[in-house]
Amino acid sequence: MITIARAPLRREVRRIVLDRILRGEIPPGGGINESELAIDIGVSRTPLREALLGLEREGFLRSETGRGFFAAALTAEDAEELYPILWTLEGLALASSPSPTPARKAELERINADLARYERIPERALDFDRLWHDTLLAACPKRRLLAMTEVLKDQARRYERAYMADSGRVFVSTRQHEEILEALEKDERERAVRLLETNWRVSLDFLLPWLRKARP
Amino acid sequence: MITIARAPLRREVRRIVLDRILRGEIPPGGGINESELAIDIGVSRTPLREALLGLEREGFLRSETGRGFFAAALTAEDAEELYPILWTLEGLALASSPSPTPARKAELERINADLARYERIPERALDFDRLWHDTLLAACPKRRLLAMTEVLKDQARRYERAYMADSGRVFVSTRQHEEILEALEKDERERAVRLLETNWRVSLDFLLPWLRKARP
DNA sequence: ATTTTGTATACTGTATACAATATGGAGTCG
DNA sequence: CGACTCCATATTGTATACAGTATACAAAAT
Repeated sequence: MITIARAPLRREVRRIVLDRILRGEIPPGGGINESELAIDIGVSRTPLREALLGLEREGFLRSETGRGFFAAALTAEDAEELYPILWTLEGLALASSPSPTPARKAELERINADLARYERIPERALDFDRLWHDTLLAACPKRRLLAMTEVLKDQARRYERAYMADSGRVFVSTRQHEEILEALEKDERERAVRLLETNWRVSLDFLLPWLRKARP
Repeated sequence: MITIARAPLRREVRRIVLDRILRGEIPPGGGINESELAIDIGVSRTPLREALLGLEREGFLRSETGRGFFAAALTAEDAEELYPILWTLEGLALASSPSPTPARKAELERINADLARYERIPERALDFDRLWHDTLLAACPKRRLLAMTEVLKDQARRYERAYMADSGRVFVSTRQHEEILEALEKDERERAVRLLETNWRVSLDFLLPWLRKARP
């Protein structure tokens, strides 16, 4: 017997709204009109609100009683929290993962090559960077941990997208990815974890001065 | 002008439902009847569902489309994920905290004394243990990190409560708390973080054999 | 006796309705 | 001209209504 998994609307609605947040269509600090957005998406306010509350718990949105939902602001203080949590948990996930198979290594190299190729196109580069990190942990058996890191990576992505859009600069980490793979190849798990941390830390070091300057 | 912060119902409802989950009134695996529970609490299904969805995202509940919400099961696999995440993030929070003031140290010692006094009464002991950990991080400026650790501590508490209720045993960590404080007093932050990890690891080591035996 | 099928009921997921508060603008006063 | 008050409107938070699916039970068939 096959099980047909019906999906609740809130899941698809969440995807759509998160996508708009990540793309900056709903800009940091921007408010959300529930009725309008519900009509736009084509559902009622009920599943929309369910999705919005989920995104609030995940940190993409804020809400004030009676005033509704806003996209969370991008601040230096928040980034200084977010990134260490992210590299710590991704490090934990990497430490809990089996050594990558040859097939996985090849996949990671291929993605990294794509990343190098598209490093001029910010949105594309972010896609491949994200894909590389997800693939690195694809064999990690800890589902809950993976879910947490994925949410955090989406949040980091929002910062990086905004930075790139605003400054026109792109920071690319193909070299760091190579080093992480090399460390894993030599079974130097600890070093790989440290390099992964460095990878994120470099991004944060770009972001912080920008965040401190841009927002008074 | 003062701002009076109205609270949405979902917040209070969440508190009530979480309390029932933590106390085991809604047992692991136990299903939730929305209409019934809504009437019982005295609100409509709307804010109740908002609270339930939040508790699902936090990991206390599961849901299946069309079948509603269940309290998450307690499993060895889940505990093996939960505890490392918890000690890692609490360690990060401790590392980000200023050294405890004399007043704070006194407070921690007082709580630890209460813990020792009530170590025979599981529910009470868990309350004080939780309070001690929260107080340890009370000065940590990273709000988001604190919010995450608090959710995780509530989940650990559900495991520990179930263990104590089932086995009649209580594992008490007053001595470990003292050691952590001593390390902090000597400004040995790293050692304090390691001891904090050990503290949680001891609990996990009690839980795992029990979880593996109890659930086939 | 046990399995299968049909049907009534219960419950979830979503839409809509309603009440209360926040927002914005016109008019008024300083 | 700017600040303030009052009112109309918009929008949120909550309750209720509705549709469709899952569950439980009874009757029929093997």
